Amino acid sequence: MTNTTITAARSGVPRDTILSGDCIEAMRGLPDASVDLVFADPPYNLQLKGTLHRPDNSLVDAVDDDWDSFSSFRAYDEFTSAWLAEARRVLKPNGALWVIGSYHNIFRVGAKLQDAGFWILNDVVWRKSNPMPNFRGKRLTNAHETMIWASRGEGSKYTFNYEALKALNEGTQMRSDWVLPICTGHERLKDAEGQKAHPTQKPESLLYRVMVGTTNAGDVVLDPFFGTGTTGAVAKALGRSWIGIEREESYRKIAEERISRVRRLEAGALAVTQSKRAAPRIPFGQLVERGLLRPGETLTSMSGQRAAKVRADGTLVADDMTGSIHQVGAALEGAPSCNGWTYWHFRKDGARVPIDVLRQQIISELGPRPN
Amino acid sequence: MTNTTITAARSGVPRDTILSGDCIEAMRGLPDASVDLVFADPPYNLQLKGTLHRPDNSLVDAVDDDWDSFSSFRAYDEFTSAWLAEARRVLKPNGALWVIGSYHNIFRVGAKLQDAGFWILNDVVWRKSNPMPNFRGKRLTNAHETMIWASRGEGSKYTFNYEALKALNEGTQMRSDWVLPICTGHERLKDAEGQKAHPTQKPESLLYRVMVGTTNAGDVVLDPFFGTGTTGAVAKALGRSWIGIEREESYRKIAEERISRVRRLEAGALAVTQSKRAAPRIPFGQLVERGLLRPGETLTSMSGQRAAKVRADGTLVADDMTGSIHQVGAALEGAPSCNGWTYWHFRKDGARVPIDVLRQQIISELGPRPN
DNA sequence: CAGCACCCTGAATCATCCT
DNA sequence: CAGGATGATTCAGGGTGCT
Repeated sequence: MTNTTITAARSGVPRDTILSGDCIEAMRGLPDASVDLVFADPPYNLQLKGTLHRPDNSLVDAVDDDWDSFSSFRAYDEFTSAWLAEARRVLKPNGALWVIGSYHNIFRVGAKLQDAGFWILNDVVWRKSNPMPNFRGKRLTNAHETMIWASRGEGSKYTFNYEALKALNEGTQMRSDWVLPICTGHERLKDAEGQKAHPTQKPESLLYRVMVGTTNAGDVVLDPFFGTGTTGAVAKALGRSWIGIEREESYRKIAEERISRVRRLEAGALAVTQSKRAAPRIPFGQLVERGLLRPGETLTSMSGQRAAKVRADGTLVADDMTGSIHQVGAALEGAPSCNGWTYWHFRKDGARVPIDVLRQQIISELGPRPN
Repeated sequence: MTNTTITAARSGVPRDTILSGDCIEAMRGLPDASVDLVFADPPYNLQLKGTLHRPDNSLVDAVDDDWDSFSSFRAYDEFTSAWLAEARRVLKPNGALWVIGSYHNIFRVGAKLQDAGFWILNDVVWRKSNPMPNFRGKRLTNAHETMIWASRGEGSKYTFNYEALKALNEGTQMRSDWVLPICTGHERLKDAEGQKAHPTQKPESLLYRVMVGTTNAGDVVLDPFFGTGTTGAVAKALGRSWIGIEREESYRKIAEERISRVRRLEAGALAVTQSKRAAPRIPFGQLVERGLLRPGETLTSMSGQRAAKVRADGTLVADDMTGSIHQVGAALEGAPSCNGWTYWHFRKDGARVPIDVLRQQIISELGPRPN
């Protein structure tokens, strides 16, 4: 234990402190049924092989730390079951668990936590507004991570602050997909050399939403993979008690220093600062996918003089050129640019109608809150 | 098999038909390595009476078991492993699998498909633009489902139409989160009583994106949980072959009728933006042979800072090194690699132009290639 | 100080063909 | 089958520094 350990005599559980060492062993030192929430960001077991360069030839700084390396799926599963069992033991009967992961590990973790008796309440998708692209064009941009929210057992009376989350979401029910930026800028902790202090630091906004939604003030939150202490920082700000477990001394030091700088937020200051909503971008291809226009259908220009055919991937063909609705429109007109939405028309009930009305239709179906 | 069965004698795999019966047994009747893509929407209700089979094809008597989570999860896992094993057997070496599910089952399915040797390429979130709200306010609105895209094995050369998906998304990389509406309105099939014909009918837009992105025209797509045939309908429209397996006769009838009404899109509309990788290779030396560049001519780097001279054999000389356009570019930049086609420029009418335009000129002179 | 151009970076299972 | 050569490939956002 670190020198900041303060043990609450009444419950027997340490509070607001970082325990050092392996997470399973450290949890063994905690009493049964002493924690309200576990937030866990376990190693993802990424299984990366070679190196990866960006198209500009710069090197991608990959997660190659020893703590993320497991010899096999079986070894990872055993590790997962072990820490989940301890987490479940230290949870109060009405406690709950959050775990975050990617496709590399989250399916295994989800299955194991079901096996352990946890009861899944939701899976929540963290949709990153600014993910790293796929540089080689071999897969989809991996633009999200998955969190699982589960109560200790099927009958648990878990905490869910429905109204608080609804307020955070501007008055409508909070959904299972959360759009939040990754952790960058001043929030991203740096080491003495100015490099990122931890390879996988999570944004505070994510933990903020978790704790506002599924804990009460005064609750004890345990993070068995504490890292640089995002969980502790947000817990302190929100008036929750926290316990962190971290093996690496360098991370513990950074986390302690970080949390010591945090001040508790006033109750009224909470429900603010959510990401601003941008107008939804509707790609033309979506009109084709959704059957509003058919591949092979002919579009005509505003004047009616030009024509193009829609292809299956949402590009247009006219004469010998193909491209987006904007590119083909601009080329046909010899213009530097062209707003294809208003330029191109389709036939509807005998009339020629700009394709923009179809876009407006989709936007209106999305409702007032596209986020 | 249904009366519409048409067996392609050459390949031994039936095409464009619905097979009746249990999906595992029906797949056993298909030859090895005969299918390009499996799209599966398996049941996730753990209390399926009589649908669960062990790998030895014996029935799992799950309903008589006590309903502790362990026994039912295990039964579901055995069922999952059994159909995944058959799906993997019938897939071609470079084939791929899509599975869709919710938090009730997707973690178990994901873990089992990794265990079976499938290699996850992406998990994709179908974010519903119009989900059902959570009426009791006890959880988050369950606003998404999860799909897993996996190749048959780690080394598989899976199909990914990067450029087509990028075009569908109007020029930026397709991400792993797809916003699409649920299946409603005219698309939603009704039975004789006007009730929805199938409880979990998927939108065609979802299958459209899957097939445009990860199959080619002419591919064989197998759906072992065919239901009312969304996979078949989209496959037919997009010029893919399809095989459905469905045990319920009522669903089979609806699906057959539905698919018979679908018309295949014309070939020109099916065309999709091609990647550069599909273009023929032109050796740099050909530019010299054809007189598009002269031996002795000077090329300059993108920035204009570096220069090299063309030699008669299509190599470059700069400083004291010679080599290909790529090798010399990489060496001069100290980069791990370099695309010489876009790096090197020549003078044309006073302007600096990348040598890639000369290659494009040759490619276009070659005319359209037979596919 | 505003505006702009440029640089840097993020949990990444990121190539294929020919000899 | 190993090894070498070719050549395809990125988005959003924050920081920095210049005009």
